[in-house]
Amino acid sequence: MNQRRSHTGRRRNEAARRAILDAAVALLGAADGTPVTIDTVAAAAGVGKQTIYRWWPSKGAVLLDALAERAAAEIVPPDTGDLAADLAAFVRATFETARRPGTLAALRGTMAEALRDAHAGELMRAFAERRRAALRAVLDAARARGEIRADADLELAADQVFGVLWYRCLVGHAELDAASADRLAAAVAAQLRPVSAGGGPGTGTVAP
Amino acid sequence: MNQRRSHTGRRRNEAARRAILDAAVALLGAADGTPVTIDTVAAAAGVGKQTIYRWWPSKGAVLLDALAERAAAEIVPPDTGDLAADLAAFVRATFETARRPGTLAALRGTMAEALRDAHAGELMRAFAERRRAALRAVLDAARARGEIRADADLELAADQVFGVLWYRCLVGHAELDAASADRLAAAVAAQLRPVSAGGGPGTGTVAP
DNA sequence: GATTACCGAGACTCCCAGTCTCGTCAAATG
DNA sequence: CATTTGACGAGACTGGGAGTCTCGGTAATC
Repeated sequence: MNQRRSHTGRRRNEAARRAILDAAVALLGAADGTPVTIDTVAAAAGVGKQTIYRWWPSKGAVLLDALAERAAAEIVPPDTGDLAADLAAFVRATFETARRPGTLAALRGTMAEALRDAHAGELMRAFAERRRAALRAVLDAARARGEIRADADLELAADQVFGVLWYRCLVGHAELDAASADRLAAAVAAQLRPVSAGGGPGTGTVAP
Repeated sequence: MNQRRSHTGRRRNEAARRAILDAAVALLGAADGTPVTIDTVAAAAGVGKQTIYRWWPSKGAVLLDALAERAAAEIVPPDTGDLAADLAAFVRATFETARRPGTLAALRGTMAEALRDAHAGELMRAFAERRRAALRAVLDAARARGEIRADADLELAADQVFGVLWYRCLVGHAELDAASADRLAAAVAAQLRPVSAGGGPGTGTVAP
């Protein structure tokens, strides 16, 4: 509450913060089966364990922090003025980022931690919400241009995109390739378009 | 390899097998935060730990076994002769089953184990494949009836359905309600329909 | 009755998240 | 420059859980 002295003593070591986040990402994405434990992260960062726990409440918090930093920096929301193009660009960029070496393993490891620890789960929820908000910005811009039908469920559309991403990432049965991204984006764009605008899969006369 | 005596000695206790699987599901779905460990499962089943490890190679194998048994029994693939109706029925049934008390927690716990243990991950991949096969059966039947466009990506369609399911289950930001199931089924059905059949969101004249 | 294999119980090892303590080092105060 | 404050690296320590091992007991086969 009262702070007679603003902030005496040694300051936080920014280099250590960076080293910890970088080491966490590096270990998560390591091809060999190096376990991602607090000890290995601390050792890889050249840092004491307590330095990690001084600034993050749990291992999951570190991973989520590292992950969020990456995702926000990698994917810049496009705005070409066309729903189909914007959506395709967003989904392609998202899949492409996830496909980068080590990223899938990092996503898996972070989700594992989010499922194990309730606090990390909360952070994962917040992270996912931020990612959906980025996609929603694209959709909202399209809606403002009248490219989206009135009764469209934008939340469901966003969940379809990130659902496919996470499902394939976690189960590992299929690739997150560019072709899938394009098809997925096209399908979602078609389902959001106004009924009178046409152009998607359902184009043509009404069923008999 | 050679088996001079067919099978001497005491036989496997079927009651114990059932008790173990039931206890695993019960603990996974328990509302209180009871940890799902091998010890708690063994205790709840009234069984020694070794009896579990004698028949299953890991904790994850038990959970996957219990989960697969449930899912296969709960969801019977519909066949009304109409893609939209069948798909809606399948997705509704799937969401409904997942929404039953404790099931979401069970799915989360099992996925957590699948991410932690490579062997459990393999079993999860097989489980997911079986679930997609059930959905694919519905889609293949529709394709045989000519209700599906030639260039449709059935794998992607299936991943959209199960992607939304798992994404909402694991992140926990939205409900798996019947309305979402219907909208999702309708969207996927529309994206699979032949271009000349119409009836979906894209109905109407071609864009100017 | 001897052999074989499953059973419940529980001690044990190994690994890892998170805590605690130590001696040290840097920033602010006076 | 001396003192105070707090971050730092290192590492011992606790607690819990996965998986192994052993034991005495019990059911099925020979």
